[in-house]
Amino acid sequence: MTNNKRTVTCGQLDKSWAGKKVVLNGWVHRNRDHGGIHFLNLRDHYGMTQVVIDEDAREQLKKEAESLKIEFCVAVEGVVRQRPESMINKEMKTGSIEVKAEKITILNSCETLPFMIDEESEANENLRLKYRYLDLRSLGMQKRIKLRADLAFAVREFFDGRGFLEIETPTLIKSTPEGARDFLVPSRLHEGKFFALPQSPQLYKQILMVSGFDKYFQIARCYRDEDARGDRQLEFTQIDVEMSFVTADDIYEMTEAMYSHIFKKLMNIDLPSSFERITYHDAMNTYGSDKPDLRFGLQFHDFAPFVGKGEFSVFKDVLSDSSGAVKAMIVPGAAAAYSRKKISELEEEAKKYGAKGLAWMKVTADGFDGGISKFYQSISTEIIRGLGAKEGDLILLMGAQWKTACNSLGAIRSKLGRDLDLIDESKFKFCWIVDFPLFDYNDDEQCWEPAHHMFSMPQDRFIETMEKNPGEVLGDLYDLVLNGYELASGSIRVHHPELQQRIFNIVGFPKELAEERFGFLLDAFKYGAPPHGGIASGLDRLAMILAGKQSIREVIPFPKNNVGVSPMDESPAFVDEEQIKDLHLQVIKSKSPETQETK
RNA sequence: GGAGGAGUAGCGAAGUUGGUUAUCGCACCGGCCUGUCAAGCCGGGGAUCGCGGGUUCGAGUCCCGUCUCUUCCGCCA
Repeated sequence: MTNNKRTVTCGQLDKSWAGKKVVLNGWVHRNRDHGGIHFLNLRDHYGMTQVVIDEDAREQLKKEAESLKIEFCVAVEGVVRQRPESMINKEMKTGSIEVKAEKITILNSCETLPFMIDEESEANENLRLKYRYLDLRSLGMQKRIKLRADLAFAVREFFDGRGFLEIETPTLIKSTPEGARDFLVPSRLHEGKFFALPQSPQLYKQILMVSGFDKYFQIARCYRDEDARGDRQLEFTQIDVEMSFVTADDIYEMTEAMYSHIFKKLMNIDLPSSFERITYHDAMNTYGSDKPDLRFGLQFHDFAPFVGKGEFSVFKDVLSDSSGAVKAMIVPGAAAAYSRKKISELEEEAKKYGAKGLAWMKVTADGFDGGISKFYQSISTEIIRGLGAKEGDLILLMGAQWKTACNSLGAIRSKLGRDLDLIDESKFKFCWIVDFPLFDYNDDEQCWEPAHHMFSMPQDRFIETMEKNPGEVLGDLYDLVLNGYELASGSIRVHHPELQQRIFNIVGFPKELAEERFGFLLDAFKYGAPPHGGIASGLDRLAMILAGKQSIREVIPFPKNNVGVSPMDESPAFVDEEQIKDLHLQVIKSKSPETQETK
């Protein structure tokens, strides 16, 4: 057995090894039997090496080589030799050499594979997840998981260099009313009581600031019991940071430096020394999103100045309400390519976000054509000049409540960015979204609610009078956006019990409930809590973007699928009656037992 | 919870207005082949066409129901 142990990996051999005897361990990636001569591609984590069984090999060796199938795990003993010039494979890192086999040992055989292990497997995702151990063998997954590990290392390196401490916080905590639904863990020792899994280490990191740790970070697992998407799932990893005695500017500087370090180290890309800052209002107003993709234009224009001069009564009605808005987007040169049918596809996209319709006009040599052009023909010159449109452009117009108009036109902007191929995939465009409103009005419940969470500080100028008009209060909170993804989010926190109480009052959060749920934090603030603030970045999303993927499942070794199931181990699963009893629980089945058992 | 799309061999796909024995590539099995690198050539096995019902002389194809997957909306401070 000992002489089967590898002396080199499949990724390290080159010409300098010619003539040396080596042992390789790895998997049979490809198997090309030419009768007289036989080639194997042997693969391990480090790369791929071609093994040759020559025509002059012993019969026994030839037989062994013939018996090998894809993904057999083998040991190959042989001699490295340089390939003749004409047989060098420039696509392969080890393409200048090959190993002439002298002995092949099958370490383990492999059944017929459920799918081929390729860099880009075409198998459907649930099958890949069921056989994740095979999927992870692919070169692509190997690279991405390594990228993720390198990323985590770069993060620790950065924070260590700046004097931050990585401090762990518990994962069995108290359920606190934050944004998402909690995962609950029943307590065996305390009947009827539950732990929750953290949605983030939020409260603990603030407590750590009260405790004087000054600069904290943690690569923390977080849990939210909500429906999954391409860029989010039940459990995810956050780069969590909190600092004492800081302002928002300190957080910006630190975060920009962290991303610069990461991008330089992993991608050899120099990021700008500071990132553009866009207010929430401007982001919504010009891009229709609080996470705009700045890799392409298609900014919105205000169409309101033209509404009064035209004849389109729908827009006049919209503007008669003070919260109404009419936004315009110029799509350069798209008039010819966008038929009624294609425009109605855009309209469908907008309707998902609450728009009632989508108006449009095409710019011609002498005015407008199609759509609602007859209502604005008389002032076409003024509009074209005002919006900076050109002949052949398509003008899309959206009239609705301001937020609906922005959101729905923003959805169209995103779709056009993809459809018209406006996005330069090699670019990384960061921006800060700042000046978020602290409170949102909930029309259904007729009350104010926190736009982010209840622990964010209002900006100074609003503090004194914030009860008068909560809707106008801007918070000291910020998001970091990269290429249309929300990458990080944070705020300067409230650290005075009185101010915290006023915020609870505005959002109608009962004092008793606050005491019960996070009284410990409010108590902590009574003992000389320092001003503090922080930010949390999504590590999975960052890894996904760096890997150029659309789904975080491509950078998580063992993810749940879209319906919150792990196809490999089939979790979640039923448990024994006994376990449920121990936890003082009873399962109330909403479906018939057969239905539950089969799925 | 809602809307769209999909389900055909281990995997990825084709299958026309309903018409013989359901096709192709990869994988698998057997054979040939001395330089391939996604090797090539010849042959073979493997499919209750998601499931249930209906229309029809005849259904992968049309109709109804149902299940699963998938993208999006809601949700995700």
